[in-house]
Amino acid sequence: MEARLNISSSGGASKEEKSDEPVCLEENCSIEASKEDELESAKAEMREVREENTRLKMMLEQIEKEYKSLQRHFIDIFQQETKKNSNIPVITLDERIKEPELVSLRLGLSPSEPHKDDNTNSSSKIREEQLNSGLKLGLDYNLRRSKSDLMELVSDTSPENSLEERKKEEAGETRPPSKVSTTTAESGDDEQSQLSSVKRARVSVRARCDTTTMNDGCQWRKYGQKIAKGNPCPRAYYRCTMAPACPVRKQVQRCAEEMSVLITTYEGTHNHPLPISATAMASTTSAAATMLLSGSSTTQIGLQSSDTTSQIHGLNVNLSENSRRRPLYLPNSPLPAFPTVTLDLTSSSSTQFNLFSSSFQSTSRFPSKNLSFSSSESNILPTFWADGSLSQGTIPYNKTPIGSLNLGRPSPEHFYQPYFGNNQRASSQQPLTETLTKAITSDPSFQSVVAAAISSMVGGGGGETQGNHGRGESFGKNFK
DNA sequence: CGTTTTTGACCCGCGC
DNA sequence: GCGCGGGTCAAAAACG
Repeated sequence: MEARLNISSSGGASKEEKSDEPVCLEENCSIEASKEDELESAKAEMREVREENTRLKMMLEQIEKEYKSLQRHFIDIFQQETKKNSNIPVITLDERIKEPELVSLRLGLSPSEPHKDDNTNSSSKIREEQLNSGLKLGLDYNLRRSKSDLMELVSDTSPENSLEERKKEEAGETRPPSKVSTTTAESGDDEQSQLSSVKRARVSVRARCDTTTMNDGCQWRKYGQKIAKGNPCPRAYYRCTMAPACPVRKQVQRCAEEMSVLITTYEGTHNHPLPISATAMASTTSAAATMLLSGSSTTQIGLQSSDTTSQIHGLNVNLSENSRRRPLYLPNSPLPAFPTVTLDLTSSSSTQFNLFSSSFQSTSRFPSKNLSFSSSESNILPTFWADGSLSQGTIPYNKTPIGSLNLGRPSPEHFYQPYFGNNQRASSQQPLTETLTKAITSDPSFQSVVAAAISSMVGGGGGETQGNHGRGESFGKNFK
């Protein structure tokens, strides 16, 4: 975008200056005058565009700075909390219920960090706005059970920590046929069950997709297929093959009512580094699962309230109870036994993201809630996707150490792929871009959720391992 | 020839 | 205990 503007503005300006020179001849004077007017207005436009360009640049820089400082801040606090929590092995349900807000979605920032002033004013403003908005996005790192997920998301922690956590995670994730070793003894039964629910938590993504499966950047191997009751389309079962013992699985099924809609359900957390193209989805599923599960402990009370709608930087975030409503997209399928978060990306025409945990009978053990992320403005998807920074450098989750990823399988071009190129769509979205940039950058986790949402949808053009051709590529081309 | 997909068999939980 | 349905296994086939 920037490059395009620069080129056109500088190139055009030099031409115009030359044509500006000739003196007004008698006959042509009026024509020349009107031309001059045009030129002047064009020049003025150019200037505006250039100013806008520099302004955006500065904004971007500022945002990056703020983001980095927030990231550092978050990691600091997270590490402190980890230390603290090592003295308090189990956080009881009661403690969690004491949390102030009714629905608390924490996907990255701690809304309750009272200490440590942030250096920048704007970031504290952002936080203020978040607090005012009534909805909190941020990973609930108070919960020990979500720690492993977090460790996956936040890669800036010390290597020893990561290793330790990864080991723990593996112990929890892989389905051990025998008893779990005594290392989990400290946690007690409560945590055991919580861990298992983390494992069981599912993130379902609905997206329009022509192909048999969405390309989410991971490598999958099909290990089964079944005709599920109530749906003529078979359900396919895939297993992540990027690491030998990766516990992540996904189910892919076409929606019975809308054949163009593909429902992909992810289960588990990757226990290996991911290519950048896969981080978005991975962190989303992880964050969403954590969100759901932490929500499930806090929203029993919270969801007694009626639907909640709030605005975050122009994006509508709807929280509504869903316990009675049968999910539209699972019309005939039996209600799943596991808590499931659903990201609904099918309403791209109405530019609405729906993120809702679903699937619970009214008598369910799990609370139900319906979160939908929507925008009143149009073209939100391309704009989000256009922000290559979402999925490249700035995304804090799972910063994959490319060099250290010697799993061999993924081909080099697999990395970075969907995020480069050019595209004609990006123009004419300036104001929205600002809004969205604000929204995105104010909350890294929101970033990841939305980015992943988009990436999953956008990346859907390709086959499973055929690289990322199709819309994703062209969207990504916007920004470079 | 190694990897992936296909597909029938099998396992397990649940409701009756 | 039986049937049903979801999920997984694993041998065979297909693929590159």
